[in-house]
Amino acid sequence: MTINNNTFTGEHSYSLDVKGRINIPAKFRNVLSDDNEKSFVITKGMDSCIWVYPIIVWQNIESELKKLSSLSNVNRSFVRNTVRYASKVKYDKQGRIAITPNLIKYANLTKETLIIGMVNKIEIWNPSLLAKADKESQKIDSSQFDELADKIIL
Amino acid sequence: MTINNNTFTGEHSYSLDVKGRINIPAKFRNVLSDDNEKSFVITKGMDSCIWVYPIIVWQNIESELKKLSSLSNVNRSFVRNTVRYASKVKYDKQGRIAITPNLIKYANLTKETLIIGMVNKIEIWNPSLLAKADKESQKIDSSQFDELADKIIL
DNA sequence: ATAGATTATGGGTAGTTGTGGGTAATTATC
DNA sequence: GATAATTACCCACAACTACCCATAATCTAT
Repeated sequence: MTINNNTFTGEHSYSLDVKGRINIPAKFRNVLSDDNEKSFVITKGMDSCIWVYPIIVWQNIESELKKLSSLSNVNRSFVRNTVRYASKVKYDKQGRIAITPNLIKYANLTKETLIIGMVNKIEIWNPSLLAKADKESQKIDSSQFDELADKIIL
Repeated sequence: MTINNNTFTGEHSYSLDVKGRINIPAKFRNVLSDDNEKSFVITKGMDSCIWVYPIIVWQNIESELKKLSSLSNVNRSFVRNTVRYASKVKYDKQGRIAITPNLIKYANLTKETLIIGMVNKIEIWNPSLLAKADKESQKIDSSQFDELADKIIL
């Protein structure tokens, strides 16, 4: 469709309604490639937020996970931690997805939310928690950023 | 609908009734391919939980096992602990399967249970035992997880 | 600037799902 | 072979979900 398929950028503020639904920004829906069939996978993020993956991206993860043998204790824990909170969601005619109650609780979502493009995935935040996480990141030793800057040409 | 055949994710809380029946989440039933004829194989998990495989997935496991030499110690114990307790179950009109008493006892199931998708199979847990297993997994040397994470880009 | 299209948000309704319980058929026990 | 115990199948209903429509706000193009 466009040059940057399944690539998300920018910050958008949206509201979670009483039924636990939230709008996926039109900008994001428009760059989602057709083979995703209007579907995402939502799961726990590493910070107190929700991660939203296009389904074809997630499928790659799943097929790799399928190769791990359950005879290994480490593998079992890894698979469990990774997929336990993941669920497939399809957006409705109005472009909204339903967030599961356990994820709403985990990310501490109330009505106001921030939706952020993170290149290959999307994050959904409680605005005040994001502000807090922002502050924390200021503390990160700038040398760690320098390390990344070596790998990625900005 | 057809995207993720026989692939299970997410955590769902369900109740085991007095007759020893438990509901298979609709999400899971809906992705189960037709050739399974609404049937699963339930057996002992390697942790204190019950493993639930789609029939056709289980058939692959069986045929793989046949190829394996019993000279291997790991193979023998896997066959002994896992295959030995396996039984085929079909879900009823309401989507429930009957859990055999020995498996209920093994997994320490009471009324409240957690059903979690493990990609190619399903696990049924006593919630408190799962919490315990969670804690244990925190102790796993994070470098072992890092190694896996290197192979699977999340 | 204005009209038309798109987008964000609220809410109603019909169908689905989870759970309990009943009854007939099957199996086990003496 | 009669009776008890277990299992398989059926119905009922409350809670939830998916789908639809409505409307207000925003954006786009002329």
